[in-house]
Amino acid sequence: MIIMSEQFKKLGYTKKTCITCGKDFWTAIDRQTCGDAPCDEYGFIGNPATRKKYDLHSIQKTFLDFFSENDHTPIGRYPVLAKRWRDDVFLVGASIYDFQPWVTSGMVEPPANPLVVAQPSIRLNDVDNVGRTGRHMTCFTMGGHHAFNSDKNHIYWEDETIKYCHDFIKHIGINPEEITFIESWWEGGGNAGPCYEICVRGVELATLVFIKYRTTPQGLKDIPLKIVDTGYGLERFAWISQGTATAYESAFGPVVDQLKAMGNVQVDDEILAENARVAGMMDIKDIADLKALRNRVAEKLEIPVEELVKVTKPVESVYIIADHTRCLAFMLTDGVVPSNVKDGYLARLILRRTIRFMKELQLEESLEDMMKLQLDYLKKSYPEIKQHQEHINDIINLEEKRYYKTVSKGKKLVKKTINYLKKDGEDKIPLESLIMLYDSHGIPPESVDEIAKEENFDANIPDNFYTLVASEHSEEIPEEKAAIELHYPTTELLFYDDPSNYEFEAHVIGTYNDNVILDRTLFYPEGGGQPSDIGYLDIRGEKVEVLHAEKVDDIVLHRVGEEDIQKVHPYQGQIIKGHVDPSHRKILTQNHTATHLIVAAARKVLGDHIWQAGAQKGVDKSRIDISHYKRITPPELEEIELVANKLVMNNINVNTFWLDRTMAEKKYGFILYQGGVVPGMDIRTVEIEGTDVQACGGTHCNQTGDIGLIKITRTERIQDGVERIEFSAGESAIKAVQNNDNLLKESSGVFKVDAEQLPQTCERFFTEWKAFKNEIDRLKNEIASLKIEGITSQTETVGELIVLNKQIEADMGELVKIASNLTETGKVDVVVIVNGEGKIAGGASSKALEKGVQINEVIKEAANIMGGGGGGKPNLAQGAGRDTTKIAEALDAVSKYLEK
RNA sequence: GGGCUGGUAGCUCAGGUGGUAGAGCGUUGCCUUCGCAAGGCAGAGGCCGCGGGUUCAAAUCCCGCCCAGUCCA
Repeated sequence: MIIMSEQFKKLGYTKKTCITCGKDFWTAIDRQTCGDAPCDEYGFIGNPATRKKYDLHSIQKTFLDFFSENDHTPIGRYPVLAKRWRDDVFLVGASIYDFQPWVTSGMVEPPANPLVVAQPSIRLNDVDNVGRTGRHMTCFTMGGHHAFNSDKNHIYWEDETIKYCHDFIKHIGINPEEITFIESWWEGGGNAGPCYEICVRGVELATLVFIKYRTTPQGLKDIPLKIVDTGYGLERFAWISQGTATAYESAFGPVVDQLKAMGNVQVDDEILAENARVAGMMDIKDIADLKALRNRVAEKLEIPVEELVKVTKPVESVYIIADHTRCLAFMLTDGVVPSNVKDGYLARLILRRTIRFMKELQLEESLEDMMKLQLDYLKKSYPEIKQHQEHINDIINLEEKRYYKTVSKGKKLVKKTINYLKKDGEDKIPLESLIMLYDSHGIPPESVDEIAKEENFDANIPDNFYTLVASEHSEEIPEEKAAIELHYPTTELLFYDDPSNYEFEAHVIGTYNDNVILDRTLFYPEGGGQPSDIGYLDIRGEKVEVLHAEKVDDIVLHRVGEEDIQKVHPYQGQIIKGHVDPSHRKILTQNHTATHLIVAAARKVLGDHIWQAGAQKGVDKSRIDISHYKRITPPELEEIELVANKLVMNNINVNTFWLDRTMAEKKYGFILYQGGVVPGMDIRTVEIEGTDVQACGGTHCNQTGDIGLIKITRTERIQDGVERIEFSAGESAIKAVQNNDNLLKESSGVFKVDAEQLPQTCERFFTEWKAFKNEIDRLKNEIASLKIEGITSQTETVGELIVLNKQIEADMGELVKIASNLTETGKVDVVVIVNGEGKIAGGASSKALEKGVQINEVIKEAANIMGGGGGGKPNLAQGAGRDTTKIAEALDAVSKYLEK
């Protein structure tokens, strides 16, 4: 399957088979093993493979310079937030992600060809291994030189790639005789192809992939664009050149040193080196593997595992903090907003892990202090990160506070839970509670265990806890949308040509259910958050209303009434007229352009992390969701509204034009994709001069002045990190203002005051109302005690108990107060009082209770007689019934009960 | 997008099964003291997040909304 390169022969390499793993590999010397761990042990720790020591910056520069000098065009790194240009992944995990799917599918030309890039990449699936294996990182720099080969344009393939790789490794000072090229096969992201893994002294430095197939359920299929996809782990190169105990020292340099000093961490390098060497031999997947790693290292060093853990734990925390802060620096700079969902959740996860390990080290410094070390180191190669320092600090300080709040709340909750359990005589926390604590409150079982120990309680955590949690979340079945297959030519869209045109002629070329299909249309089909146009078709003088238009593939369906579709059938192939409702279209157009202005205004007011997260335009109101890490304050909102309206008043030109995708990205950057990922080779670009540029397929005003008024009506927090702004534009904005005005008029009319005085009047009324309420309560008490005086003489004696069983005039509150007062003071033992409306209340003194009187039962029975119900506690109860004619009967029943 | 938890006095929170809304801290006044710290006594302070529903009766149960927290994709 792999066509072997001629290049190896030229370079003097021969093919061998590894005696340990059986893989084929190419080498320039006589050797038995393939050069990769575990067949070969790390051979560079304490014994660097190069004379020169490279750090993160110098290895990047060397890499980029080498390939630039060898005919590659260097391009800048892409944001780590991949959702900027694709909607299938959150984060960039390799340099090839930059070009997927548009370039790799052949739809769009690459920004350069061949090209070279040093791409910070984030992979979080091994996050537990970070800091512990000596080599795993959440964020690493993938150096990639890529060539995109088409039939028309062949750049280079296997021979050249191998030569470049060989020459680069030689260039940095590694003896080429140490290199092995292991033959392998690569699959991922729907593509596949042969590849070589490049190893030196037991460590894999790079992978050279030759993507030539697409993976399908039917097997591999050739693809038109053959891609050279290389990935050089630049941190690995730095490591092998420095020969440090772990990859972290070489990758994070001064950050690790400073953290060690801060945490007062001192470790014997030999232990770390041994740990890294053993880890290098293992494929570490989960916690169990990590435990195995520890055992093997301890065995080799001939020390107890406990002691090993004790000495390595602090330094592992140092590595984790160094790694995580770098990962965060990229995420936050590139616009990830920490949140409880999606990419924001990943950022929060990393951020909280960082704090947890800072606590482990007992550092007194803040997260901001940690971040400062990292930013100072990174700024040399990434000035944009340093520029965002203020923004980063703002976010992490906020997140740090949130975290501590959550932790302290969680702690209280765990203690409370344990108290309840102790009360119930339990001796361990049931799984159900553990899952509740984690799932609903984010308290990991490890923390529960810690707190439980303080409380002398057994946390009882099962080993497969997280699996059990996962099983609690029932699988959701994604709804398959029935695919509509239409065989018609692409509908020509006329609405882009002249936005002020509302009439057109077209051929009827078919129907589908209640939908008319035309060869061309002015009707804007629902899409990009803009609702469909409405209007009518004029079929030889007969009006057929168009209710809705939508796009299926590239065909526009015009939905008409069920009964109307019959009228269209006879006119297949004939020309008809179409009329788009002008006012409906106009208002949607105003709303759409206004949406762009609000995003632009929000960026100005809140900062450039603002990114559109969704939008829905409408007639009466529209809404726009933007990423922001805290609530928008009322003054900020006013400012956004003002800025947006100023942009309207400046009457800026709105230009729309089509641009080649790569050209557009080069010219404007990813900010183009504010409105979401846009498919296609050419991009319709909507530019509001000097203000905003977006890839957008919607209809827009020619000038911002055409929008008229923009009125923001409310904001809503739809998710942590996403704020929704609702607004109206044009005429509906006027209506919104008028509506507010009417509310004010109506409200102030109630109080008969001017609108200006409404706030203080409301305040006054509300305060007075509260005062009156208290006064009434006080008076009722007084009335109750007055009424008591009048009725204590009306008691009778039944057995040993003083009983009051009467109808009196008092409301429910008074009845209860009288009943409780009389029985609590012991003046009367049993009270049952009822008013003319059938409300009844009763009380029993402690003496009565001793005699077995349960007043709730008495009241219940009496209320039942009156056709109602009642109940309460044995000493105090209330009830009511609607049938007031039976009051006497009810009281009678009470007497009878008491006689017993 | 789906799930779960919570919203009660200025603050931190009780109020497991519907039945007169509570504690601690803070606050106000008085007592004790030359004064302060502290203590004692008394009091003020609640649309029990908002809107609907069930019920004789809802902080409590049901539905919708708002706000906050959290897990998963």
